[in-house]
Amino acid sequence: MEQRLLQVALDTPLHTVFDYRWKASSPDEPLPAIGQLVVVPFGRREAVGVVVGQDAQTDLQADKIKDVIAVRRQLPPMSAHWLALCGFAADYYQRPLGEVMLPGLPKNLRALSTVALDKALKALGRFAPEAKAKPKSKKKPAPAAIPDADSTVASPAATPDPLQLGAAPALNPSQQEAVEAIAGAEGFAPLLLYGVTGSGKTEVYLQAAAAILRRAADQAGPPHAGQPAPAQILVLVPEINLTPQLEGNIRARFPHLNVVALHSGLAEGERARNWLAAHLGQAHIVLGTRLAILSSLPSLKLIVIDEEHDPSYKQQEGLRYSARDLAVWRAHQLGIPVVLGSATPSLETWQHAQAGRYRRLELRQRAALQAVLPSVKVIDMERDKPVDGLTSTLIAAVRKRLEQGEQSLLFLNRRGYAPVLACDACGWISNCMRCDAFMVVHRPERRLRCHHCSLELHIPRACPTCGNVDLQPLGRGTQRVEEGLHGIFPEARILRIDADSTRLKGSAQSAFDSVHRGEVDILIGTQMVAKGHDFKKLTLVGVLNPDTALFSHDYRASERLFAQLMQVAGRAGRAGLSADGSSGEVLIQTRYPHHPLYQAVIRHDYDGFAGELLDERRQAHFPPFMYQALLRAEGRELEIAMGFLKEAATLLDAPAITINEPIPMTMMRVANVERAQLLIECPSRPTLQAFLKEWLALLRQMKTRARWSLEVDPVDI
DNA sequence: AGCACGCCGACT
DNA sequence: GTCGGCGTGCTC
Repeated sequence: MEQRLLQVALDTPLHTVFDYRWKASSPDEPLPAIGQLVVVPFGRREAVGVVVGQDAQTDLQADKIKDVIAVRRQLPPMSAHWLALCGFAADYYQRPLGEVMLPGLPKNLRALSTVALDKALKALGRFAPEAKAKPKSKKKPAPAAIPDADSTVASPAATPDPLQLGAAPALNPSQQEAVEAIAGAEGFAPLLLYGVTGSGKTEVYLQAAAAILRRAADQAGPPHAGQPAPAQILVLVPEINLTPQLEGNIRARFPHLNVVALHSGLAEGERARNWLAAHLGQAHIVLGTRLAILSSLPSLKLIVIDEEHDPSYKQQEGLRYSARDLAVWRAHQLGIPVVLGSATPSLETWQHAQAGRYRRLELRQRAALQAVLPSVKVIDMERDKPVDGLTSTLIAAVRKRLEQGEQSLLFLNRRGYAPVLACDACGWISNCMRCDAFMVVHRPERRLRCHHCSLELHIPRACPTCGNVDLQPLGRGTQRVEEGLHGIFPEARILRIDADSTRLKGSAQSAFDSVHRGEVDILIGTQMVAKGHDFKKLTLVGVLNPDTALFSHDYRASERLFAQLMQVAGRAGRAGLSADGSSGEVLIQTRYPHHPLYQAVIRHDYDGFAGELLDERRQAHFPPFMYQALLRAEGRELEIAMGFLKEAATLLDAPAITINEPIPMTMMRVANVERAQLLIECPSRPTLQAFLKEWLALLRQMKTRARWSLEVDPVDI
């Protein structure tokens, strides 16, 4: 009976793959394919892994090697492209292969029981073949990269439009040009779709997708039942909240296509079904958040990354990947187009476009009839002193919208009631006892909450140090502004949307729905409301307190603030002119009305602002003109972390690599752990990669009490 | 990372 | 006498 050694990737932090012995249970049973999921014993437990090699060689003693327990034959193996993608990500981010491959799979696929998996397969019209299926040929196991069963595309043979993509709305000339550039691209083609908010980027994505699907269907010949999708399109959005609106639009436009969502908000059953629909090639369009970039898409022909500049594309824990960068790699590997859409592209992408590596497609006008860009003005808070956080100019503007029956959005990127509670008498302030941070006042819950470690306390009745009962909340968050608004506009319907008001599952969606239905006059929210939503009756946007970001030590803060302001401004006047014939209006309350950043926002001048930032970055040797990696360390005492980093800094030096001084982190203490970090820089990405590989091998041999991790291309330094 | 083993302090 | 603290060591 045949017996072979398989290399299996498992979800462990160990930087290796593991050898297992596979024995055929019958002379007919084929060797598990590379990419197949298997169940193996691991230590004292069992785990699901991915077969990544079939070598007969091993350095291990035979008695150390255990047997494969089961092979998930009901599942086609992962494709060579997917394996290559994971291999690249593991190498690039310096993580073990299994840690890239397995956490991205739905839990139901990693479970030791196949009940949920078989149920999901059955729901998709595939039956678990384990017991009954006979291999078609003794010699040749099916390659199974392309699945063979699919019920969703079944349609009468040889209609002129097999996918029934239907009629498309008319495009303006620049949209048309963009669609043709995307759909007509040959081979790998990175395209920046640079379009102001409301310029109809989504319509460009949809029509380009339709053109690519239609062409693939034509090439595939007359469709027949049991045929997989002729092409698959992956559309990434930054936030889960944005998927329902876009999913609705796509389904309405393409009722005959199989459209599935992939994000962390799905229930496990649905997640497994949707993931499998993608993996089996049944789904035509996969709409997802960053995690969808690691999904299996055997017929992928186009990737769209909407709002490509959005920081949410960077995973901030575990494997710290950039979904945008992996998307570009995937497109390159497959030789397909990738569309990066934004009104305020990241400087990385903008620089690629300037250098001609990415093709720039531009949409200058808003798409809706009569809709023009909103007029942006600053309100000088030194002259117009705010009461309850609102200047008289902004209050008057909100009142006007109320009278006109239109909606206003007030944007304040600070949740809670007040960022700190203070005692006037003795100077006590509400510091978190576990972190170097203030505890934020949350009035509705009557609690103090640390936004870093989630510690919660009751609001003290009196000062813990001097007993003074008159404690003052300082500053204001969305809850306090909401309270003030009720006082100023008692008759208005006011809704707050932030992470606190939308904790319950589905509550964010119902809040957005009620805004869409016109049941809200004044909306107050954090960046959750700034992104993507198309509120037809919203004509005024007020920005309450953006100044803090102007003087941040983070060199990316101004890039982010500019993008955020442009994005929230873009919520105003999307559907057309206001009742009084004016365009959408944006009012920014600031103490620095002449600051170049606000002046650029007023002119809607991304090009000019980005050009200046790029010049600064070039001179300062910052990204995108420099590549970085960050070694973080933490320990019970700061010296443990710092000692580790100091030693790490001396382990290896290499030409063109700059190893900076280890520094304690700004938020040094979080949840009673002290942190420090060390920045590595290099103008060449391959040189940095080579250095990191060698350096990490040395770091892993170090004996240290510090917990540490490395981040490649860090965004928060 | 899990998950064990292992050797010292305060509880039913 | 045991529960449990987290140090150390292993996973094919």
